[in-house]
Amino acid sequence: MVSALSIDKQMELIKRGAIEIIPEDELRTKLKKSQETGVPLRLKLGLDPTAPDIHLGHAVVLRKLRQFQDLGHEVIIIIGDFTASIGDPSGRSVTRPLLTQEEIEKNAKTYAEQYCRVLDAEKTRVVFNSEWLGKLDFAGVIRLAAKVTVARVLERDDFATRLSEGRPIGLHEILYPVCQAYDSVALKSDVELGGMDQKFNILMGRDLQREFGQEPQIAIFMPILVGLDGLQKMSKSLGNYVGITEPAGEMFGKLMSIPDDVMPQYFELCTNVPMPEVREIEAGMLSGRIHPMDAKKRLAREIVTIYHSKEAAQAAQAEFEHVFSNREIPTDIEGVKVPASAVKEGKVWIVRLLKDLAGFASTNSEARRLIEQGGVTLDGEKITNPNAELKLKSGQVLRAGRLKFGRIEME
RNA sequence: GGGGGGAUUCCCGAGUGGCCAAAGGGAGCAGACUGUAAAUCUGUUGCGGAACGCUUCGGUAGUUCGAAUCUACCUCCCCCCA
Repeated sequence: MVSALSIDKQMELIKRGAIEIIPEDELRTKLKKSQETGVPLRLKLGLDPTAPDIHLGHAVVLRKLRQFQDLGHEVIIIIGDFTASIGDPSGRSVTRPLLTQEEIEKNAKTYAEQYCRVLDAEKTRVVFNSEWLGKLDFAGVIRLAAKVTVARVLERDDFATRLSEGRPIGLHEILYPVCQAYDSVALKSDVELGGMDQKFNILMGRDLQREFGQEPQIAIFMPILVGLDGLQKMSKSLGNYVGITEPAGEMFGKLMSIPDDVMPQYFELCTNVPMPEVREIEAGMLSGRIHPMDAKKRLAREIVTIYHSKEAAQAAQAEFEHVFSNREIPTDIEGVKVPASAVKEGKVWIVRLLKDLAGFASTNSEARRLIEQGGVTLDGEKITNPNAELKLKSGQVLRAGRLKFGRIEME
C-alpha cells in the first residue's frame, strides 16, 4: 500500500541524511505517480557476495531503503555473483578470491538473516545478477557495450587517474560499470541507492536505461558512516564497527565510546530521532545545556532500541552506568570453572588461572604483565605477585583490567 | 628482455659483525585522571612456572668464536628503460 503522505513530507523524510539526490524533481514525479497509480517504486541495492557482517555503516543505506518500504515501496537486493567473478576495477592489487556458487548462496542467506533486522522482509526481494548477465552471449555483450562510449567510461575518476598515470586498465574493467548499469535495466529499477563511490556506476544505470527506452532511475547517495574511532570509515577490518546483530550491552558500550563530535552524524544517520530534535541536542551541547554524556546515552539508547528493544536499551544503559559510572561489578558475569585437577595443595597459580582457566590472557607472559601492572584483582583485592598461589572459593570475582570479569566456580 | 632498489617484531620504520629480544613512532594493553570517550601522564608489548633460559629480523645453505648485519642460491615486492 503506497503511502498517502503528502509528497512534500515524503521528500523531507527521504532527504534526511542523503548527500545528493539526482535528480530531485524526478523523484517527486515518481513518488507522485506511484501515489496516484498505487504502483510501488522499485528500489535497487547491489551487494557483494563476500562474507557478510552487516554493521551500522551498511545500515545507513538499508535504513534509507526501509524508509521507502514504509512508504509502500519495494526493495530488490541484487547479489552480485556475476560481477564478483569479473573483478572490481579497484581490485588491482588484491585479487578477489573467487567464490563458489555454494559459498555465494550461503553468504546470501546470512545477509538475509541480517538485513531482516532493518528491512521489511515482505517487501524485499533478493536476486542474483548472474540470472541475466550470465545469459548474455558475446554478441549481446558487444551490443550492450555499443550503448556506452569510451569517453563516457573514461570520465570516471579512477579510470581517468589511472590513464593519466599510465597505469593499466583492463578492458573487462571498463565493462564493470556497464554490468552494474545493466542490472538496473534488467530490473527496471526506479531508484538506486549507494555511497558516493557508486556515483559513476549508478548514473551509468540512468544512461543505459534511457538507451533501452526506460524511465531512468533516481540516484540517491548516502554518506559513509565514520567508525567508532571518529576518523576512519566504519569497517569490519578496522575493528571500529558495531554489528547490527551484536548484543544490546555490547552495542551500548561501543556507542558510548565514540568521540563527542561525531554524535550529530550518528543521530542523523543511525536513529529515528526527528531532525529538529537532533539540532536541538547539538545546540544544547554547544551551549553547555546538555551534557555530552547524556546526549551520548540517548544516542546509544535510540540505536539499541532499533535493533533490540526499548527494554533492552534501558537495561543496557543501567548496566553501563553500574559498571562504568559506579565502577561496580557487572550483574551478569561469566563463570570461571576451576576443575579439581587444576588445584594443587588447595591452591591455584594465578597465571594459570588467568590464562588457562579464565582465558583473560593468551600467554603466560601476558598474564604476568597484567598482574605486574596491577590490573588483576580477586574480590577487589589487588594481586601483585605473578608467582602467587591462591586459595580459591566459589563465588569470588576475578577481574583483569577494566572489562574482564569472571566468577570462580570450583568443581 | 635490460638496469636498479627492497623484504626487520601487530603496522610503519631504525639497525650494516658482538653493547640486539632489536631505537623511534603508530596501534594495543595496564595504571592515574575523567563525563563513557578523547586529551594528558606513567608503565608495558616474542615465548617459557621466568634474577635464568629458549626462539625471532623473507627462505635455504654457508663464512665466523660470534650474524638482523657478510657470501651464495631461492621466493616475493617496487622503480626505471624496452
